[in-house]
Amino acid sequence: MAQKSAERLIETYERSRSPRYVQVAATLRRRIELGEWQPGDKISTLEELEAEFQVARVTVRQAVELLQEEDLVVRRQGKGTFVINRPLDQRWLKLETDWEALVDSIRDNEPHALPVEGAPPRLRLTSRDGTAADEYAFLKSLQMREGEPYALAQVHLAKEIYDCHPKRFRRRTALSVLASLDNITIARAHQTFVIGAADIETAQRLGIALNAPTAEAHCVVVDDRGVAIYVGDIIYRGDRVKFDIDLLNTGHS
Amino acid sequence: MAQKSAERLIETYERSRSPRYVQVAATLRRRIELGEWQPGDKISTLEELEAEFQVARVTVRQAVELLQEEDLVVRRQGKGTFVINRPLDQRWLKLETDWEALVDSIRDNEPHALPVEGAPPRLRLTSRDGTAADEYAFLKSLQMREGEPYALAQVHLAKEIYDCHPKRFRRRTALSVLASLDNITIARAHQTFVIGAADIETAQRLGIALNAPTAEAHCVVVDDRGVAIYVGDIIYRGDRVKFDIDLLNTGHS
DNA sequence: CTCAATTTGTTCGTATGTATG
DNA sequence: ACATACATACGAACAAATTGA
Repeated sequence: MAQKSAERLIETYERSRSPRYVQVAATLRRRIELGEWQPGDKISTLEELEAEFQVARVTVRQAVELLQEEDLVVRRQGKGTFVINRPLDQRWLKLETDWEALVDSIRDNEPHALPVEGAPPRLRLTSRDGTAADEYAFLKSLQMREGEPYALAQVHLAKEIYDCHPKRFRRRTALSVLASLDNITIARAHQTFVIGAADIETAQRLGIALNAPTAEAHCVVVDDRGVAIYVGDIIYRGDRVKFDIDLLNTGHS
Repeated sequence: MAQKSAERLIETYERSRSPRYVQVAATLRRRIELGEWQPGDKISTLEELEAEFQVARVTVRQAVELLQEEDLVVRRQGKGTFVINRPLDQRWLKLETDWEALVDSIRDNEPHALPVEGAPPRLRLTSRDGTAADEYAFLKSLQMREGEPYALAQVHLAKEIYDCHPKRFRRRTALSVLASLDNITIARAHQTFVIGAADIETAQRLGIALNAPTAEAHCVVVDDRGVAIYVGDIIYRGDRVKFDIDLLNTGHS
């Protein structure tokens, strides 16, 4: 609890251009999320917060006000501020790290196809990813769950494959359709993830803030001829995803 | 290029509490990073940006000013604004998803041990993770690379193991020491990742903004008795990490 | 050379938000 | 609650540099 307060907090605030009270509020919110302060608990007094965060009293007050608007706390004059709710952990989306599990996890997804306006973005392929197909179909869709969009998918799919089953590819996730095709042999599949920031379209589609953190997946599937038959960019809401990785398991594999 | 501009951009701005010009600047910066605008290119005129982002002229100007301060662009009256530099991709830290590669990647790391002030945080263990050891040593360290801190590690290590080799555990990463011990059998290792936000200490230690995006790893190592001998929380700078996952590889390996 | 169009630079006024003491 | 200072955001008007007709 008594984390020794460091001296130059101001520098830390100024590395962000968000208002201070927003930064403070985010930190308090996290403490409630993590259960450091549980429902029913009294949080630190304004004076303690003032000292800890090295900001003026009014500024912490503004921060606490934000939490109150979110129904996370109630403030009682003369008594203190109390936690009433804990925001639920909404990291319900597990990102998979092997092919079987990945295909399995998206088998029943129903993507919401989006119209493609303008020219599709150019293909991002490195030399390691195999050779490009002659022509690609470009698909764009919104991935939904519990009525909420959680990812924006932009997929290049080898046109000859797409043209065999255009309807299936529009109705289901491209990867799961690919995996179900018998006449296709998948030799390699590779995926990279980075933490990114939502651009305008992503922010609007996913209903998050411009530049809010995202998990950006770049996935390439190569067939037995060495051709990249699938090149997908999938942008997930950063606050909805979770990786779960078995590094080692000698027991039951 | 001619992305159809949506109507209610204001809502998107207001989901974030960052100033608008900062949000716009971040978007422009990304375009340069991604190479949409290359060094030498002229970027959109203030008027175009004004229309695209639906903000006042002065506001886009402030955004462009930010980029100029970062030496990414030069502005020339009557001509336009030109890209002069492309920020280098600094995602040099690959996060591994299997035990061998993980241990290998941190073998030569030299963590910078930090003093532990106050009581260590309580252990986070789920039932799946095995049983807790009787007692743990708590270690805290800063992971460095190229003279820059990239992660803050907080590790609970079974005390009986720590006590056998306290010096080695202080000098090297705990995981790589663990992997090198012959009298220890590691039965399972499990890791979860979520995208988080830097708290005060993390922000200060890593030199990033308060609430800047991070990758939070939670790693549990269980020995052959089912005891969680290592429970580590490692918080990485979000802008320095990259996952690289082979989902499927029928070729070699 | 002049003129007009384009594009960034500058300034004003006003309103609201942020932060301090 | 108040007074003060500074930041953010808007719209509008005008100035200055560049370009090409």
